[in-house]
Amino acid sequence: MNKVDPPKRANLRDVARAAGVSVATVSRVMNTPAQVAETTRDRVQKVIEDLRFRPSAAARAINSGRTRIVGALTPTMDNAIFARFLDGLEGKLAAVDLSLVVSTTHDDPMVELRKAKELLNIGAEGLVVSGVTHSPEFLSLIERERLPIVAISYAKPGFTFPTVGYNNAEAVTMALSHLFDLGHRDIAVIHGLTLNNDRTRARLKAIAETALPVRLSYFEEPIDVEGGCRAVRRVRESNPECTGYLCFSDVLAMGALFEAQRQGLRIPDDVSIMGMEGLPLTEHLSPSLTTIDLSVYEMGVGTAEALAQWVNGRQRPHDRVLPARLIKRGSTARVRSQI
Amino acid sequence: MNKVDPPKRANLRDVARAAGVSVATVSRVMNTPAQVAETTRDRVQKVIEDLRFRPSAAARAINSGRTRIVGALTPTMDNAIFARFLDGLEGKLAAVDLSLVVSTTHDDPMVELRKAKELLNIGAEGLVVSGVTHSPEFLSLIERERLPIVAISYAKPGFTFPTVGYNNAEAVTMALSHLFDLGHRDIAVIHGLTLNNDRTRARLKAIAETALPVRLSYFEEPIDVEGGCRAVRRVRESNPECTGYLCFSDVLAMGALFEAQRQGLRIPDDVSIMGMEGLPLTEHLSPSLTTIDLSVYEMGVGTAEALAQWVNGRQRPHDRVLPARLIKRGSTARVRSQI
DNA sequence: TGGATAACTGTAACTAGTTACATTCTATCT
DNA sequence: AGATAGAATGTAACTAGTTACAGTTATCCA
Repeated sequence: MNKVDPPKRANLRDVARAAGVSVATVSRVMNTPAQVAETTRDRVQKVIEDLRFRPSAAARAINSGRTRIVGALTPTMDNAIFARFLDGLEGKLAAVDLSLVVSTTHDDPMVELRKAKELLNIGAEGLVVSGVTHSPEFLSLIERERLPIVAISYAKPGFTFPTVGYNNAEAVTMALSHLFDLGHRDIAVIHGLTLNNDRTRARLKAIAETALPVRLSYFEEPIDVEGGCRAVRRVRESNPECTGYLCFSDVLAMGALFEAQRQGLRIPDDVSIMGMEGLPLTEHLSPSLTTIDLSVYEMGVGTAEALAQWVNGRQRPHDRVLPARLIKRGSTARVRSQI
Repeated sequence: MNKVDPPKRANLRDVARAAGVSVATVSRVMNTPAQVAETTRDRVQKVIEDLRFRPSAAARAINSGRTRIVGALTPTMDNAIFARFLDGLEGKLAAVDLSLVVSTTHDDPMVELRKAKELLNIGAEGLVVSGVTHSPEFLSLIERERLPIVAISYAKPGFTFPTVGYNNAEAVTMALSHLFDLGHRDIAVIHGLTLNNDRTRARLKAIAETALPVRLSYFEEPIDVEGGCRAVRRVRESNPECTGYLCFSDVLAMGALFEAQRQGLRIPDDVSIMGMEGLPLTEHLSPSLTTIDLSVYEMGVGTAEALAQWVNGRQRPHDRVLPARLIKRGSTARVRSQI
């Protein structure tokens, strides 16, 4: 009785046996075909096809020491900004033959640590992380593994690991100045959660340290459209005289815009609203949204280049500071009635 | 002269030698610690820490035959719908100890084929793909590798591989009926590119086969806000009497809404606009967007469950049909002046 | 035709783990 | 005390590739 053998994948030895050659020859056919005589090569090739031979990724990795996998740890993917970043990252990584494993942390350092370990366990050769603040265990893990790693969204030349990002302080200062120049003196700052988010904290610090004579109030909300809506309701309640809404994210700004309009406010006649990030979408809102373009897609591409240089080229990349550009559009205007 | 040796990672043999035990014992300390005497275990554990030993993912994979990696081939990531899907997918996969490699195809079957091969080369144990239409080479690749694979966004029970998705025909029919019930008889269908996109084609087919007495016109645009804007301009030019705008995507609908408002149209008084997908964002627009909820996040979770069952449990999952639900909101209303 | 060289192919030792089986050691029971 | 069971550990053979080195042919030139 011949039992139905479980269809086992052919390996190098199987191919070698079937083709009547040694394993070395089969290996050469796959990697350096020029070194094999044409007749032999054809014969082996045929067996490879007949047996549906596909070399084991693991066995290759064990020899080369390379998996060609890198991991990205982001707070979430369900957010236009990270989605766009990851799109740029993946596109460029694929071009240099690296695969991208994504892993979300929800801004929890312990989750970040756990998921980083898992990425190492599957053989990630490099990592991308958000920001420069991480748990001590995470930092020591990276250090003792000497793992190529790039931090994003936070320009900090000279930091423990290379950074690819924008100057958060400069970006918000640019935004604040814009509103100030338009005559706004009472500004609501609408920002995401500060817990475990050093980008937001860096921005808040820069705002707090401004020398401009403005009255500032702060509203913290989760970064989603609903958060922006809620923030506006809170502003209207606590400080109705406020004329400028400075949002640290385009998503928050969209919510703010919608809610403000629902409340009967005319934008930009009654209040000015600013976003940050420069999502393509913001251009099409009515009114179009004034924002600070942080070239997020380019950050993805730049991060891929930097990481690839380190992982593929064994050479630690330099920091990259991305420009922050003010895009003046319809949602901001000069204050009408300056009392 | 002792040269500065390149810091080489410690392996099992190194640990065994340093701890004065055999490799088997070290292996046991890592995998079945209960089988090792406490004193030995502690000693080995200490050496493991001292030498910063971390087992090689590749070597483990070669033995277990498992990489715990699965791949997702999506057209893009820079799109709210796929971002949301991937977020759900990653979250659930992580919970069952699978890592997610993302790879974008830009709706090109040849890119899909190439990237699928690369995913197999890095050892992916399963795949997620969009839709049920793929190149013959892709299909034969999947078949001969007997690769666990789940197709999304397209419910098709009994298809070559399991599907996790919604009934596209039902979804658009639901949308069309809603507009019809409100009295709309001249409807513009605004949809994404049909090239290599069977979801869109399936929806168009269902629309074309409707028995409802309505006048339909079609406008194809890339799925982004700008596309929605452009579509509305085209509709206004070619068919200004049109009262209902049926968009196959919330993103297109958003563009349509913004552009229509810019053109001075009152929504829903002058025209009704419908989206599809049910992005959270659509609730906050002014007016809020009537849409067909396709539970995209749930599709991500469901896909993860199905794929995990196949990859981890060696058991082909059943098809899952996700509900399509009409969410009536402010952007659709009864036709005012029915001539 | 002999010798040098080049082209091709094979053997076996690597890569870094897991694990079946054998062996050693210890504890309990008669 | 001797038998026996059970725990702890070791040996060596696996997993599936790559590659250094050796060996075998074939070609070319004198």
